[in-house]
Amino acid sequence: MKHQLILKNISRFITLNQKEQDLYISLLTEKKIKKKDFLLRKGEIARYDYFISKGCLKIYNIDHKGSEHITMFAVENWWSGDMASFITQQPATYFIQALEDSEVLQISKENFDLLFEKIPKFERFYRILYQRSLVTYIQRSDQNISLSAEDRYLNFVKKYPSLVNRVSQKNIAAYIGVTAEFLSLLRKKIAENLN
Amino acid sequence: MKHQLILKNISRFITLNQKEQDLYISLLTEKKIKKKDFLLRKGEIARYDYFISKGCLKIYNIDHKGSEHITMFAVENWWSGDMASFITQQPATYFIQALEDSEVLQISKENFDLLFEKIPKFERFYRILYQRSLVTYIQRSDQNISLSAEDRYLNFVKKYPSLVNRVSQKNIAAYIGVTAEFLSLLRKKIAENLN
DNA sequence: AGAGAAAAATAATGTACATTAAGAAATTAC
DNA sequence: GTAATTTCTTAATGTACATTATTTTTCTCT
Repeated sequence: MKHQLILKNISRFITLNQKEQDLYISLLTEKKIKKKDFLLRKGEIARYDYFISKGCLKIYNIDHKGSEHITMFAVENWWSGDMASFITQQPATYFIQALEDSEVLQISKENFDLLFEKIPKFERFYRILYQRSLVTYIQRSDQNISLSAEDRYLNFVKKYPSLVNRVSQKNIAAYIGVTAEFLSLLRKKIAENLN
Repeated sequence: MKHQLILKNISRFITLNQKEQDLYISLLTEKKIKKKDFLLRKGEIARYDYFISKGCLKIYNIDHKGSEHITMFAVENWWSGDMASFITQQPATYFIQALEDSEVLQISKENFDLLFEKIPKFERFYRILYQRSLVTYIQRSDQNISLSAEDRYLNFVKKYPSLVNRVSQKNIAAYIGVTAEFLSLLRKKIAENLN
């Protein structure tokens, strides 16, 4: 079944009966996206929030100097979107781009609002989902300020081992907040110290 | 009335009738705390989540080198706590300390869980509160990685003008992620450039 | 009000990282 | 399947910030 993964994801926090499941699924649309294509570009209004069924995407912004900073990598079973733009319907500050051919389930802002009316249980689902995301972002925000680039890289490897060989070093560098050149140097140093 | 502020805060997102208001208030306890005292120390279990009725506190951690990093300043009408520890009931990674004599309303973990059972509307309140916090933390996390210390300071001044003269430069430095010495230098440079 | 403590300013030196540039290796595309 | 593009490596030089130390200013306490 096509919606197995998303329903299982939701069942972590709330229980839906068959009718609720059907209603929920009717609010979603599927979308396939080719590697390098964009789900969203800076300046556009984020009309959708996404659940990744397959593939890998990055959500990033470009600073005033033209450097790319990756906020998160989104893989199967993750939620993603430009939350600020989606909620406020103001222009996005982020790009969302596929790193592999990917498949997502998207919910429009209208249907998102409708969802809470029709199935109030989803307030609870998102309350818990956001609570957990907050813990992650608070930690990451602290780490970005208190750890050296080397420690941020080692943390990344420890926390997301499967991503290390799935996304390019250039992208990992943009995630941990260093240049690709410096990350290359760090990796050499780390490899040498292991001998 | 003592609970005016918190009720008004909650009414931003949900409407409570008199009975619900009374029930909610019965789940809270008041606490006064002197300047420099702690609501929570690293290693303790966070038994409470806090609403600040009066005063100013900081939530911070100490890194492996002994440096202090401030996650947030909490003033009147703000919510605060070590969310990870409060939710999971595992040892806290943060300290919460009063920067002024302060008054808080606290809710215990047991009452927090009870709240959602008794008044499910609170799922919605926290869903929206967390959603908004997430937007803030995602932005801050990006800024910590992409902006220079000078820009982070200028952003702080712009975003929290009332805090600039309320908390010490040492604390502002610990919030934006630089040493007090370097912030002092930045301020001098900024002041010179204004002439 | 005056002593002691903490915060802030200034300055010298050190280091983690950026920038620039060039070549080698890997991927992509026709 | 080879050219073109992108990624990765290496190295030289530059800069934003840390560290340490000293002095001055402000705050705290009795």
